[in-house]
Amino acid sequence: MLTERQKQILQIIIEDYIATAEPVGSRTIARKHGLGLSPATIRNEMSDLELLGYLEQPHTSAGRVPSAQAYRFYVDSLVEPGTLTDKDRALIDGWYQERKRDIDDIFRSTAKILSRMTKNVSMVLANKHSAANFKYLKFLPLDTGHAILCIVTDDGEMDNCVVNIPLGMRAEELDYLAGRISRMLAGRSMLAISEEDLDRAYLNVTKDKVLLSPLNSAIKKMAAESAEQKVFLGGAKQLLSQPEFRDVERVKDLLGILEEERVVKDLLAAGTDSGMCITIGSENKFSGIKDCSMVQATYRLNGEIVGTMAVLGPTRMEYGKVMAVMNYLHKYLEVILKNQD
Amino acid sequence: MLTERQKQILQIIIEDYIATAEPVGSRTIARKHGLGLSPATIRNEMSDLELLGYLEQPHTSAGRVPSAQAYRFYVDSLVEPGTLTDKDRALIDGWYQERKRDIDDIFRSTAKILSRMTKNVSMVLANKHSAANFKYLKFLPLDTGHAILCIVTDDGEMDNCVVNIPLGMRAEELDYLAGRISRMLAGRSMLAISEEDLDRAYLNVTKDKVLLSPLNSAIKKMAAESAEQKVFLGGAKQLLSQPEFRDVERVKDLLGILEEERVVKDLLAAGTDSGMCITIGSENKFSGIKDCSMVQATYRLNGEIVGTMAVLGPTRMEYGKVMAVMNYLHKYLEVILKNQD
DNA sequence: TGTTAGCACTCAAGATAAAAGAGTGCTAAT
DNA sequence: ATTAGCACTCTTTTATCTTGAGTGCTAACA
Repeated sequence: MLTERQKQILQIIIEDYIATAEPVGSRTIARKHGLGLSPATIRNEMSDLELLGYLEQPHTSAGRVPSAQAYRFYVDSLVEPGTLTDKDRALIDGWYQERKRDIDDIFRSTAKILSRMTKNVSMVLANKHSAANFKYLKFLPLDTGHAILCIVTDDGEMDNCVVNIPLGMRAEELDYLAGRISRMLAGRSMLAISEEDLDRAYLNVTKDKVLLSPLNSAIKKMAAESAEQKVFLGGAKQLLSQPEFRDVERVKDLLGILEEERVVKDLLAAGTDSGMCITIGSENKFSGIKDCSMVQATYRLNGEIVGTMAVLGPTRMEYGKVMAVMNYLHKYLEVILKNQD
Repeated sequence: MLTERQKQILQIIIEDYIATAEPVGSRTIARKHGLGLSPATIRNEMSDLELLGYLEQPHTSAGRVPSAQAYRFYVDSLVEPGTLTDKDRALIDGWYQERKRDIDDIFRSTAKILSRMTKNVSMVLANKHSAANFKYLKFLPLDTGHAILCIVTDDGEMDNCVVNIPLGMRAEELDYLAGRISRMLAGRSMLAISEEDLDRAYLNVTKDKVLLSPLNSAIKKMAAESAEQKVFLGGAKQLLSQPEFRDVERVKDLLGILEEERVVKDLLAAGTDSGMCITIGSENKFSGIKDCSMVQATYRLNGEIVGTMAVLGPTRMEYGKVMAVMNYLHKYLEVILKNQD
């Protein structure tokens, strides 16, 4: 267990290092912060803290650097979320207004804001209406031989695709077919409509199998699409200003991860429990970001998870600031999403 | 005018520099390529070429490096498009198969392939069905107070959005309204439907203005969406392997451009004339890429431009290879897009 | 017993100098 | 016109020295 003074010193070291990216020496601590202790005393404490695993020395004659363990302790016990200045808020509000046409724009803006405010990479994952239920389907005639199949879900979303219509089938027949099938599938979760269900519903209405297969694949495609997640990224550029990414090799590792959408989804899927979730250094899943930290928050609408946002950067991250920004965006998103609906 | 031998030497220098990224010396040329000339002779020629503006010397005792002018000459007169190996083709085919669900996936794949094959940044711009004509609109009932407005265009695409329905309006009325308006607007280009057109069509049917405004904004939104261009990027990672991007500052400039979708669109919009278009160094529009080259090709469907693909990298680019890859992808895309339709 | 001053020690980073290496330009010979 | 030879230039590399920040330890002090 750390003494109060050790905690104080540890906090000073961490925050100084976060601010400067330079190893922190006993002198600096004594000078900058009015602890009323001499460098020698502080040195002793630092020595203890190193023994306890909270500090590391790049080499004998350098100051100390916080270990992953230190950051973990910091985010768990030391850091307070911080609060945004009015200027920051105004900035965020402005960016959100800038371009706001549809829901995608909002996520895009969120990613952009997140990266700009935190000077790190941001990732925003949007779950597309995952729990939608089938409401009805309808055919919109296009020309002889083609129609647009529309499937409407009870949350007011819809998907569509073009299907081939057997020659000679009339609009009324299609309407009849659509109506009957709709009634049989109504209320079912899109994800839960199996091939057999559809077969049964279809064959119940007509013995003519000709439309069954395209209908089936259309529903499958739509179900898949509705389960689809979209990823928005931002701020790879900001990252390059961070001293830890002066070395191109490290940037490469990171970009390698960010460019694989699959990997990003995987990364964000991990921490979808509630609240804010911080993973530090080797706690991370992928080796390319073993010396990075990630702060992640999920946002919900009516209790249901609609997405996740995260900031990824060096372990030397302004955790307080990041959390503050995320909190703010979080509230923002909830309001916007609620109104959108 | 350059002599045949000067051209030969210039070509050797350019291709050697493209391959090695090191200034090329007279020795190297004499040794590697059986020109039957001594280094001294080659030196004289190089001296002339420098005077003519084709070569540059980083410093007195270094070899020579091609100038922008040299690259220009190279792509205009010297380079032959090159041809892909069977292995490359197999690779490309494989990547295209990998994930091919909808048209977006195909563009995404194209960007990915382009960047992987050329080890440079790739950009793919997809114009969304720009010349679509209005076919009809239809309301799909949702619940009391809401319906989904569907607008179908004659190329079989459709868009939809939710609109508020005045309380008490019945489905039959909506159908009637939709039918009448549809007939009046049918065949019009989506982009050309002005507010007044809609007003006129609408007021012709009913004096009750209550649905006019949402209808209007819906059509506007859809028209805007259908004119929208999508950008797909790939391969920022590859770029970091290039020696010219060892320096993080240069990467920053480039990423700054790539992260602004607006800028990318602007960049790609410039060269939408036919065929392959190469811009070298300071020929480029934005200062962030003044020492980069861009190879760009537009692809068409039935004579109409559906998009553009481009490769962006250091001026020291494998132009021949890039052109070969693009040619291949170009053909690929045309076939796929034709079948998609 | 906790704190502090003093001092020797360590190690990275910066500065300076010398050596190596690659390539050129010029001249004179072929 | 071509080429061999050679002096010259300038970067790159290597080695050596110096500087400075910071530690760890010991002994004195409250």
